[in-house]
Amino acid sequence: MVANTSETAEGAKSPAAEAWRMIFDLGTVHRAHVLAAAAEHDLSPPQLFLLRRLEPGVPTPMSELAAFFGCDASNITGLVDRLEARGVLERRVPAHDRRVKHIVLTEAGERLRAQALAQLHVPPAALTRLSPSDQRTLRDILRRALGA
Amino acid sequence: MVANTSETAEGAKSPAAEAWRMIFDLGTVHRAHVLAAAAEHDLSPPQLFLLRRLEPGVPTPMSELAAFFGCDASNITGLVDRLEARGVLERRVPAHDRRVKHIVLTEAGERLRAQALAQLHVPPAALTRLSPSDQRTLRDILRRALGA
DNA sequence: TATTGTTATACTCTATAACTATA
DNA sequence: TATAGTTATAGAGTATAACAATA
Repeated sequence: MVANTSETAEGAKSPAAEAWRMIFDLGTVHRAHVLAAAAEHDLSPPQLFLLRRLEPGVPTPMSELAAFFGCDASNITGLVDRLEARGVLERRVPAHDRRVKHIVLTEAGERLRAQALAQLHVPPAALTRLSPSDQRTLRDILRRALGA
Repeated sequence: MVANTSETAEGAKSPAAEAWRMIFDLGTVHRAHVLAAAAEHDLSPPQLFLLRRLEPGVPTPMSELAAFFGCDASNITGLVDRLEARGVLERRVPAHDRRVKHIVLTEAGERLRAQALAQLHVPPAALTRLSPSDQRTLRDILRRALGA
């Protein structure tokens, strides 16, 4: 054993931990990919992720968005402000509780979302160069991981 | 075929594209995990990622960091300023080209990095609840994907 | 001239705290 | 009283453009 720090000591780690670290690597290596997908549609990364979270036709309370992203509610207010000013989404007040605001995509928002996600979800070369068999196995294991 | 947008049309996608989308889901679902690992060490997420990129004992030009993260060089200046003020890293000017600045972790920086990464790299339940066989297969496929 | 990094500027993101409206 | 969301504020992240030092 050389002077490895704990996070680089390959031998001592569980397969799940190694896999997780490599998933991190995949994410950081392709950060530029995400930035490009956002910039090409004049979105910041947080705005793109918010759009990704908003399913077409599913009004979503702002509190649910804050919980999903693990951020403060005031942060969602700012993101929604800017996207609403752009006509991508709108606030709606449900009749049963007028404190709540539901966020819904506009038609323009649905189109923007579809275009941005189509680009965002293009898989990186690291995955497409895997054998078809590996690709299917990877997909199947991830489905089990996410409980789909 | 219902009114699915392209990114939700399950049947038409390659296994690699589906896998990539699920890797994205893993990342966003565990965003809170990353935020906690950063906050617990008084780091912002970008600072944590920069620390993660800086291997102990490997002086790294700032331009290389900017290229790695796909961001502007001025952004690295700010990140390095704050981490240097905190004593986590330092700038060094190599003799062969005095325009360049090499970033190196201090001893305190190496300790901070090891602790933060140990927490960051703890795998989420989605992965640890996979069978040992699935975990190993996932690890092996990702190794092939990253060319390790 | 070209390259590396910094500075000035402007805007976005983010959390905290205090606030309003509603329940 | 408690909850959902907003506003005010401050600090950090980010890109662009202009700049200084060096090659």
